Amino acid sequence: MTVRTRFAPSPTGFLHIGGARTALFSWAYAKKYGGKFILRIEDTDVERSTPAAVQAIMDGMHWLGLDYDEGPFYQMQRMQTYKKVLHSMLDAGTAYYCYSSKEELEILREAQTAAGAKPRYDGKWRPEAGKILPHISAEISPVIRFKNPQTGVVAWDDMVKGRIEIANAELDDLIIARADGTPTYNFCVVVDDFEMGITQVIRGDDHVNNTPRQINMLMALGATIPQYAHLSMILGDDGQKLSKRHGAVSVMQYHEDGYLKEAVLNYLARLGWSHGDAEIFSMQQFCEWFDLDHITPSAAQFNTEKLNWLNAHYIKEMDINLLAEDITARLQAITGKDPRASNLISVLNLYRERANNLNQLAKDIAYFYTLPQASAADVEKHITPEIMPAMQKLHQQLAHTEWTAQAIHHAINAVVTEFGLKFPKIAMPLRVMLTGIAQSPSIDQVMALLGQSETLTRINAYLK
RNA sequence: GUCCCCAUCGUCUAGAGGCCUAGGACACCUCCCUUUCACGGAGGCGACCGGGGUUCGAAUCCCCGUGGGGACGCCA
Repeated sequence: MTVRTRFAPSPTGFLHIGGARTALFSWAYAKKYGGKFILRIEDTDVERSTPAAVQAIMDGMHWLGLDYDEGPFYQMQRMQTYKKVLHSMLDAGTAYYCYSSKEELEILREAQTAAGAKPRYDGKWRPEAGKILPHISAEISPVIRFKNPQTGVVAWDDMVKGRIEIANAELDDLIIARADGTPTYNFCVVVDDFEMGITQVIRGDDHVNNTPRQINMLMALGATIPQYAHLSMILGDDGQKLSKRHGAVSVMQYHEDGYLKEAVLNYLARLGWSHGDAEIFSMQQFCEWFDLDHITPSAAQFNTEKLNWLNAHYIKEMDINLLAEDITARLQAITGKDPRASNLISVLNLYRERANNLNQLAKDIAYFYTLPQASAADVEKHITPEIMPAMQKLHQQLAHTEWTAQAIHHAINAVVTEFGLKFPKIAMPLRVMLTGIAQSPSIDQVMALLGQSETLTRINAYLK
């Protein structure tokens, strides 16, 4: 049987890190087995679903390169299918109308909670052989409930968590269609997973509790039960649960924040999944290695430091032209200038080794394209009166120096020797004058790339 | 409250009864490299939640406890 997996977000917000990982695992599983990856938009909550959220989710997937083979399917466009199945279940007696009002149910729930019991439907309208149902009140439009088995257990071998068993006695008859006739989540999922031929349901473990109900419905429909893999959730950097209020950001935010998609992908893949000691791997390798075993059943805490480390790795590895393209945009945002025609590639080759973030990298090299402003503290600390004579001399020498890093190095060395100084005594003030800060790569290389006239100009600005 | 799930270094994890005086990675510390800061290299610190069992032998299996999380919607 060909593998068919799906990602089924509800469009009520952006694609966050947890959703992205779920999508990634589903996608990788399909890729690994040459199957199909399906995108299904679960938009039956009309109140909260928005087209903007659909777009945001697809943008996130697109950025990460999680391409789907089928879809997007929208549940709101599949109402006819759901209604058809609903009626067949009504006919088959696996579903029934329930006329209990919301208020009635609310009272029931409160009483049960107060008694310390699990709140659940009392089966008032559940048809049973020999049972006389209450009189139907014309006022109430009924909901449809699934007639869940009352005895026995539902069990499945979860690909992540192992065998899970739940007694049917724990389950009540859930509502599968609202009073207005629209089907509810658990029912739509069942119908869709069935009709779309999903073979592996890979989703967040907040759905573990829905699974037994879904299996029961699937069985009532005569469907084969897919395999389930419930992924544990991702916690924030501080170990707290991610929520809109707390740390849950769009994956696109990582792009804005200076992360390469390769780093995010690699990081996410490794979060909750492992392949021996492998830490750094391409998506191609991931798809080859990935399987539903070796997924951790426990929750994982997000760690930005490790993401940074991976980001640094991929910045070093990245094709230099692609890197230049990315940095150009970020640089423009900082300097307002277009550095394209300049020596950007050379500058990046000098700086990429030390960067772990694209925004930081752009910021670090901005001085090549816009005049830096050194801090008073740095100026005071490094550009001291006693080095000025040497600096004066160097400035003169530099005007006649061949503009290569090597020649510049010699020129500095000559002055340093002449004035009986140590190399850093001159290199540090040069850094401050030229780059605006006291940390930079080899100063002669910086100067070579900055250019002779710009270098002389910047030094001159400090000579009295 | 009821049901379900989870539990190895600070963090991500390896580990499927002896290969474990528990391995790797991030972070941290030290040293080396060095023209500052990084990068890189070499070391170091650092964990099996507790208690019972099973076994010749348990991080690994079982039970209990503790802690954390999730679910109990005419939300998804």
